[in-house]
Amino acid sequence: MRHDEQVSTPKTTPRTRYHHGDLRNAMTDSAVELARAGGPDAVVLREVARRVGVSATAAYRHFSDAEALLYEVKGHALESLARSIGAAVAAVPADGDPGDVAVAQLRAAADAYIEFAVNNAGLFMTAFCLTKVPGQQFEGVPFTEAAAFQALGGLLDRIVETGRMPAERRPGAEIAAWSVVHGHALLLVGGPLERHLSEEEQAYARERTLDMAIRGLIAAD
Amino acid sequence: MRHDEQVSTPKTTPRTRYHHGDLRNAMTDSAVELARAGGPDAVVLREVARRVGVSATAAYRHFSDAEALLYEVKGHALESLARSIGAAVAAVPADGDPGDVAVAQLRAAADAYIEFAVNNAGLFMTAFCLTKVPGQQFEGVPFTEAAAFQALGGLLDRIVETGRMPAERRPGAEIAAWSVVHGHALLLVGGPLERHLSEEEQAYARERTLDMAIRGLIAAD
DNA sequence: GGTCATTGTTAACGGTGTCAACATGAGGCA
DNA sequence: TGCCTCATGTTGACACCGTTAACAATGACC
Repeated sequence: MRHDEQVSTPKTTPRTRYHHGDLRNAMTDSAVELARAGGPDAVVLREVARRVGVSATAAYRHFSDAEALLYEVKGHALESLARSIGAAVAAVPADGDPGDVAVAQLRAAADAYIEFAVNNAGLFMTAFCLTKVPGQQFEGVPFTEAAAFQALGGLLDRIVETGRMPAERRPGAEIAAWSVVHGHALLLVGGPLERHLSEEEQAYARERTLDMAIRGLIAAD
Repeated sequence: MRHDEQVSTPKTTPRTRYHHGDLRNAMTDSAVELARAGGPDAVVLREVARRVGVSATAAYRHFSDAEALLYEVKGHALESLARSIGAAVAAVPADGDPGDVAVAQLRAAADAYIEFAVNNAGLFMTAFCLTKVPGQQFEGVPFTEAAAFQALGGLLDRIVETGRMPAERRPGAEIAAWSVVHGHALLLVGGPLERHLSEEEQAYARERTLDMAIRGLIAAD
């Protein structure tokens, strides 16, 4: 995601040299911080330039658009989410019945998804805000080919392999599983349930929701 | 939602009288149209004023804020969604096994939710965009007390009453069910799946997702 | 018929994204 | 070494946005 790592410059101190040396990365980093704190609407080009200590129009040497900058941030946010989920899955003990392990991994992934959204609301909302891709007309790579989506598919495959889920139920299961966690996350953060549930209610609701989802995937008809 | 219905004025023709006579409703209507076509970001105060044929600052006689106008539109969008769902539920034939009817009604509601989102993307996104409530600090009425949410609860209650769902599974079921449809809708409209699924794929994914949800609610463990 | 609150208006401010024109300086080539 | 060039910054300007303050028209009520 970063462009070229070799050159590095202190990010905060007002620079002395005319050329920044690493402006693109500096702006991206600063924009990510803004997004983390305030969501997609908070990443405003002029503010980013101000923070990096550069004129607003300098951004146009590195980003075609203000939206291109936001798109970059979006990528970072999605990466960050994927890392959190990956770590959670990896932390599941792999001993015991393979079916149990596979199901536990799926549940850990789902839990991590929602946890990330709650703990990093700004980044999460940025990860899923609408953005036109700079070059292309819409999303360049179909999202169904993204790494995170493929990983989810892998988890579901293992559940089928271990006999916990009928194979004929497999197609479309990624989207079904993703729908639940995505919807639950968005109800809690930036949605109608925001600030309406106590800590306990929130934990309870999440558990109930994931129970339903897992049961829906693996239970007999 | 409308303020007072008695006075009515042609909405599009450039008015002749100094006072509009029904400006608040006219602006709301115009804003709804903008939201329908372009989502929440498309409802911009100056454009609304322009369309109604009035100066931008006239809006401040009727709305405290640009956000207050958007909030009004949000209300309309939520009402519209609720009406669509209500109609779909009412259209389910009520004869046959009560359990079957109750489950069919829930499924119809879920389907209508997603259908509304797909067919009215702009309105749907506006219905769930973040807005500060004009007067209060955050959402005034807890959303869990909104009519639509209560109606969903009623559907789930009937499923329990007819013995299709264990009573101990009832608490939290609204949020679980809502999470699925909300997430699925948002993946399809304004989300990562937008424009990546064909008509058939979309219908298939929706069916699979709702299968999972219903099974998760009513299947035996 | 005069008074006055209501509901419009214009002018202006600060903020935003963006473009055009100009300035700087780092790197390659003589 | 010195120059040229081009990538990378800068300033200035424009249009658009939300919002406020000050002013004007209207219509309702005594």
